[in-house]
Amino acid sequence: MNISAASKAAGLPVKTVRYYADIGLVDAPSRSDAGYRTYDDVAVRKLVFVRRSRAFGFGIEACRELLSLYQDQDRTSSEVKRIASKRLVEIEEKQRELQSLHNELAHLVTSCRGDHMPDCPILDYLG
Amino acid sequence: MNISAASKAAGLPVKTVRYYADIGLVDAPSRSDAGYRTYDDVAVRKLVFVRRSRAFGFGIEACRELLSLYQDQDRTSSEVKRIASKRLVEIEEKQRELQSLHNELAHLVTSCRGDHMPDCPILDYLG
DNA sequence: TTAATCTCTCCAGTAACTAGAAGGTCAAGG
DNA sequence: CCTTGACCTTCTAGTTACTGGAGAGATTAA
Repeated sequence: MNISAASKAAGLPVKTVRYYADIGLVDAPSRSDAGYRTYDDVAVRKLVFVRRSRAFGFGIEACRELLSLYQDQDRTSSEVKRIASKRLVEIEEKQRELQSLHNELAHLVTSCRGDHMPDCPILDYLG
Repeated sequence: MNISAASKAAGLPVKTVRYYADIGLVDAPSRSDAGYRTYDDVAVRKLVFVRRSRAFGFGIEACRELLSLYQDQDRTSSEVKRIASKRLVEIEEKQRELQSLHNELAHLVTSCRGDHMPDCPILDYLG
């Protein structure tokens, strides 16, 4: 498989597939005589794993750890759970933050008439 | 006021105050004989305005527009409301996204035993 | 006078890609 | 055989909004 086939199979942009190998997140792929990267199913499966991990918002370093655990027969599920729980806490923190932003901003937007006059509670609040 | 006094008054790091002038988000401050930036209350008020806007998650360009409207006697509140509403929609989108991430990840974390065994529904899902 | 504290500018780094340029490779059609 | 177009390569630089640090000049208090 050349890189574009692999990228389609993995659901990632070609540039991203290259990038993940550049930073050592996935193994450097073997090369054809012409220097083309060649991917097999195993490599694609790892790319898919990373794509799904990233979709959960795991950072590259967390993906690295997860991928390593994924391939480690001697792992313990507690290690995985620790990483995932940490991300869950981050998500919850972000949710609280957004909720409070939303409450405040929604209130301001509602109270703004949005007409041709200059008076504006949003600007009053910011200023 | 030198920059550190202004930064304290505005509630922003010194570096950020410099940065905002560098990118032209706020006016370039006047300088002392030695080349030190000098700030007055008006400049500080604009910095505070930007800090509050940023706290709502408005991007720099949106802050630029808001600040310009803030100083524009001929503005209409509809312009302000449009910008704020746009941000509100973004927040809501992000909230939905996080909610769905949270649902999925919380479910996975709950179902993971987190013990010394390698079996892990989180990795099963990702792989 | 001297030491500590500002302040200045400029450069580089952050996260995770993404865009684009310049150039080599490959397969199909004429 | 040649060309055309799609593919591949590397490299550099840009994105967002700062932040850290180096090296050097200015100011202030003791």
